[in-house]
Amino acid sequence: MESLKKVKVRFAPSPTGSLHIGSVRTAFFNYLFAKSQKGEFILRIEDTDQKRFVQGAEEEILETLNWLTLEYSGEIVHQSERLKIYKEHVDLLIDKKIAFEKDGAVWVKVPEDKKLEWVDLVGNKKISFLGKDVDEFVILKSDGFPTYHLANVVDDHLMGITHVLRGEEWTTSTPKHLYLYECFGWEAPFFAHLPIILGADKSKLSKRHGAKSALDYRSDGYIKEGLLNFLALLGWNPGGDKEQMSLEEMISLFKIEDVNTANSIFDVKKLEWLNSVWIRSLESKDLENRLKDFYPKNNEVTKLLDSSSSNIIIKAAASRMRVLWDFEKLVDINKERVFTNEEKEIAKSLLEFLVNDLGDSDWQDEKFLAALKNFSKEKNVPFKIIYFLLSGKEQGIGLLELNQIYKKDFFVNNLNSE
RNA sequence: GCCGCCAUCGUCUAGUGGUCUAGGACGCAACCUUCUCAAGGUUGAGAUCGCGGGUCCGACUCCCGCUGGCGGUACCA
Repeated sequence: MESLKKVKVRFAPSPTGSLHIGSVRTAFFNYLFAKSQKGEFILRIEDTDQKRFVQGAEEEILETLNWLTLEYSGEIVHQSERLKIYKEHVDLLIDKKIAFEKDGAVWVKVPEDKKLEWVDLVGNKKISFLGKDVDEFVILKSDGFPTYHLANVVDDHLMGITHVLRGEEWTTSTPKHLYLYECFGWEAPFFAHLPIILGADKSKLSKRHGAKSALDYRSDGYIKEGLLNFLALLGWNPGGDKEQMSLEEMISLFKIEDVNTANSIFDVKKLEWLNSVWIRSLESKDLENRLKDFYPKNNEVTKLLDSSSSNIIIKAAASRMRVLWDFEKLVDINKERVFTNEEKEIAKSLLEFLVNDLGDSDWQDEKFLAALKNFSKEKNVPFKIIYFLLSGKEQGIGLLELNQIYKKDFFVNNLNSE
């Protein structure tokens, strides 16, 4: 890379809906690249399509970046406020006879024999197009707004963008952009076209085929570390066997030449796993705060988190969660189903056994466990059944934790219930 | 159709001519551990590196062709 210019990249979403996972990945790679190069990462809102404008979309974009802590620098640029600038540049091209008017719009046609090529940073390979294969395109729409092609080039140049990292769906537009740079007499930035993230059906992840927005993943109980880590691994690999990486580690390891060329499929299972790894990695106080943010007005959960037992619960739950929603299920003390007659019989004898063995006061962990083992052995009752009768659940956090949190009465109640 | 990109276990990938009878991770299976379930540990199944030609003493790695997949083909981005 010849230039010593400070790296400056941008994330340029259009406010046409919520940010889906593919866009977030693009934003993230731009961020990683900028940070790893000690460069700048800025945000530009490409609101040049009035028809597709969605109220609140920009707020959601900001909310997403904020959640994932992908901080941009400087002011947000809105293309809709720069119409005059685009118009001036369009006029420039008209004067040069490069652009022409037709049907109320301004168009550009790349000369048939014009060769447009660049070395793409992803895969470090040369990509070239011939003018004859580049469709005639609009740069200024009849409503006075520029198209992406024009606004994008003008802004990237004016804002001093050095590297354009964008999805591979843009590679067929790049010759158009290159041509515009040339016509304006500007030096083009470096281009890196990121491979596309595909859904399970192997087609591009998009809203219409049910792709969730990044914020949907937040409400599904994924934490930012898990999602970011997973996204990074889709299409990038630092080279070794390392999987779990913090944001700082990713920044220090990130190299654009390590980005893969092939598309990848979004595997929720691996996301879940990585999320669970991250949940387990959090300090329990940190996890507690995440849970409080996640369940802001859920009385049951909030009460538990504010209680003196919260630390016990969180430690017990941490290794059993894949997403934050799992916490609710784990600590839910409502019985899952009514006992069968046979189970009632066992429950009754278990209660007698325990009361006889442990007395009426609170049950001490050691003795409690010993008693359960004895009962299991003497009556030949599998521990699985004992766990179920005592906790009211097929599975969940340990009986000793339950004993610490809810005390004896909780078990007595369960064993007595109809 | 045309143009472009891509091609290693089901999935994410390591691999840059010999160390690969292809390594790791997710998922799956079994076992160990164990108060249930997780977590943790061990093991296993799973890829003749899409196919066919080259180049080379030697190809997963380089070249060509084919096939397949994906993307683009809007006064959307």
